[in-house]
Amino acid sequence: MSLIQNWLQEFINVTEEEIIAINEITETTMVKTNEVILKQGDISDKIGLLVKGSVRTYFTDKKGNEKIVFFAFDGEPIAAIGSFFNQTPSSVTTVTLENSIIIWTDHARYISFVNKFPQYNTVILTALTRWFSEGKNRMEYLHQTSAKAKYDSMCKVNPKIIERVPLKYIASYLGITQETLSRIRRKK
Amino acid sequence: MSLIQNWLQEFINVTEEEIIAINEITETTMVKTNEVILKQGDISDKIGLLVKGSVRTYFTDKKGNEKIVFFAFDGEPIAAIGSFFNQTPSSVTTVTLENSIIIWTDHARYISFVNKFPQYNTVILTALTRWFSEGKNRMEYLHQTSAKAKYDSMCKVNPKIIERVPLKYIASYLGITQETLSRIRRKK
DNA sequence: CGCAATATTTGACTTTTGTCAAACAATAAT
DNA sequence: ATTATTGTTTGACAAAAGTCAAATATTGCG
Repeated sequence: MSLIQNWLQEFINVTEEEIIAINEITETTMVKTNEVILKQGDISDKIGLLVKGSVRTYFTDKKGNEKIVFFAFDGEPIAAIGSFFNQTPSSVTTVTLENSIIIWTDHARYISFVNKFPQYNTVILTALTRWFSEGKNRMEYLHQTSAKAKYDSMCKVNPKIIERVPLKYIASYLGITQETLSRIRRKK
Repeated sequence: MSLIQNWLQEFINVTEEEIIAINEITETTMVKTNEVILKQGDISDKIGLLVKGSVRTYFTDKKGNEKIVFFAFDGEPIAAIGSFFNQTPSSVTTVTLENSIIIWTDHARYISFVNKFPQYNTVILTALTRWFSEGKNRMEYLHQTSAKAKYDSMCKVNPKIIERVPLKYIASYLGITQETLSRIRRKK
């Protein structure tokens, strides 16, 4: 079973005809570490499934600092959702953290696919709402008052992050300084 | 033009037939201040449009503290999205902050409506992705390191909040203590 | 209106976190 | 392998924010 089929299977029973159509509208690419795959300010025309690897998504504030919004790992969707579905400029940039494999499609092909298979509207809606709801977990980290509590909460809810993401990005993600995070780690 | 039609009109040209169908699947209710409209743990069967008023949405952590996730005001959608679209228990509670008017529908009627008018799948998707993207602005508040910077950022991006939300909820929303927020305000 | 409940402010004090500068470690490039 | 670059740790210190307790305001209700 293809990776994308496997991913979709959780939401819908994918037919042979649909698989063929999906293969026609997607391509798989290998992306090296530190490559920009979606860019702040651009209208994001792509939506993808991160088969293997990891990415960080951030926005750049007025002072030019990267503020990490989230990470994504194997099996998670990759998209500047607001930008893709509204065809408006993206407010975030996504960059690979590791060498990654991504299955892509673009807006025009996505639209033609859901026109042909309208039941996939519901699949996308369900997948996105689930993904967003999980993003709410992030709130839990940030609602903790102390930096240590934020870090502990993150480790518990999303342990993948500490295994695969450099410290400085985690600090940005949690809204604390690298030095503070480094000191928290020392005390373990 | 009805309020819901007006809201939808931004995304799609609403026909007379659709308006009639929408009126059939929705009802308008008045809700008093401090009433729970969606509850953490329940499978949320309702989705609504807040015509007038305001609400706060929060989750309760292990210590029993309310952690505010967001506020909504006149014209904004009301839903525990993950819960409604996945029919899973909600992770958040929503309570009115003021006397409010809300137009509701439920999951069964929503499904039958989009089955009859499938073009509304796209409307919902677009509306939700836009709403979520705006929620990302929240990230900007929380990524500021100092409490003052968080408050200033919030005032700039969403000034409605300071006009209509009690201090203690704003403090929770920003992840700081009431006392700190009170002191920040004094210095203005 | 007046009381009770709720919300906000203030003060004194402690702890946490940020800042800046520098050392050290790890990684990638030539 | 050596160097350059990038990432992490450490220290000293200042600034910011939390905590606890109590005093005021404000709001809502009978």
